Amino acid sequence: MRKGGQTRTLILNEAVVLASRVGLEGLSIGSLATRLGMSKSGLFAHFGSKEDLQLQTLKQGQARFEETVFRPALKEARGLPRLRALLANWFSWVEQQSEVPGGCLMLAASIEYDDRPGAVRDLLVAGQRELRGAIAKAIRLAIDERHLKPETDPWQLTFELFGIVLATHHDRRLLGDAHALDRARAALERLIAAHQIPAAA
Amino acid sequence: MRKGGQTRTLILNEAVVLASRVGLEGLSIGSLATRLGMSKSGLFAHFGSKEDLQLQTLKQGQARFEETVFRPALKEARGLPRLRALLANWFSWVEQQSEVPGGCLMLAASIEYDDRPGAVRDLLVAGQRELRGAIAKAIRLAIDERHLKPETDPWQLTFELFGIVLATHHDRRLLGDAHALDRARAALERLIAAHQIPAAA
DNA sequence: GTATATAACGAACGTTCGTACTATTATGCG
DNA sequence: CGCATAATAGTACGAACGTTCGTTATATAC
Repeated sequence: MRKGGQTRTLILNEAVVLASRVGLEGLSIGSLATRLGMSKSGLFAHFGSKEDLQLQTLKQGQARFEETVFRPALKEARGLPRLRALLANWFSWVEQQSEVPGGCLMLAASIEYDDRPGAVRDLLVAGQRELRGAIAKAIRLAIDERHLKPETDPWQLTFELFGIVLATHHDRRLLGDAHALDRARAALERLIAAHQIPAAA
Repeated sequence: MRKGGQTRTLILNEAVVLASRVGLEGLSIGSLATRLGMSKSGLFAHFGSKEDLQLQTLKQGQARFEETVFRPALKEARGLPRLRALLANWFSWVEQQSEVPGGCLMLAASIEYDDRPGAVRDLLVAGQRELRGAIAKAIRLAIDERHLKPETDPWQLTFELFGIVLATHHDRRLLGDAHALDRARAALERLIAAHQIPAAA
């Protein structure tokens, strides 16, 4: 019972790594088992089906994102500091995912499943909606704190911030552009400056 | 001789559609053949290998992008009009690719191959570099025409424009957000306004 | 109109896929 | 320690994968 749980976690950790490289669909039970030094059937027994394995793997990836990017940002003061921390953590996440092979699992899966209906896609969409909502909320708090102009549209700003992250991930990974992060930070600063209330108070 | 060429084109057109949905790696010769009502071996004979099929398919996709987004924009006056046309066509492309299943083949492949070395990746990177270069060039022309401020960084602006497109594609496809295009246009206008030289001349 | 080159076919190769069922080993509790 | 149960291994399956083969049908060229 306890042993099973811990190897299950071991499997899922490796599954996240592998799926980042070959996609959730390309993730095969056989190669995952080989990589872990266990039998295909032994591994399979932990999950009833491939779809379940995909779901659990995605959940694991989402949880790690949450821990790395989100939870730490909540310690910062609400408003602009928290929003900045969020983006900084997010940039770190992209950078970290760029060093390891495969990139961000959620971004890869978003493209892979963007028109493959099913439980995986549903989970993906739910996670994405949660993320967007959280960012928009942070923006709204920054407006309340009078850090950002009241006419700021939280969803529009969220959209533009997300675009910066996507472009960074893309440039960093496909093009191997080492300056992508600098570009991202510059874009972020310009974006914040455009919506910020001047410091005169 | 001539017959071979035209069925080859037929195959590639279908391959672009199919690969957009399942990825270039997920594209299987068997299902492609079935879909075209021909035999696996007959289809395979047109390409020496699966990798060749993937390459030709990607080239076909790139060519179509070029025709749809790029060439028409060259008719516009150099400077801001041409840059605007470029982005407008690009938005149309994303919108068009969002209605058809699968989305943009190049974006999907970018994620799929971002760390799978090989000829496919090389072709992808080359296409991406060409695209970036062309956008940056259009921006540079807009600076020369005194439509944009001389301190504008063409590569930085290209990066941010690309981010808008990526976010649009993402929101449109994964989230099915019908307002993504409005958000994109708003972001574009804000971005241009920030770099534009006031119309007073 | 016939010869020849090209295009398409059907079958089979060996491998890998996900899944099912059974047997064996390891673990945890009384 | 012994036993129940959980965890892993083993084996087999049908299907699909990319690829190769030899053959047939079709289109081009003389």
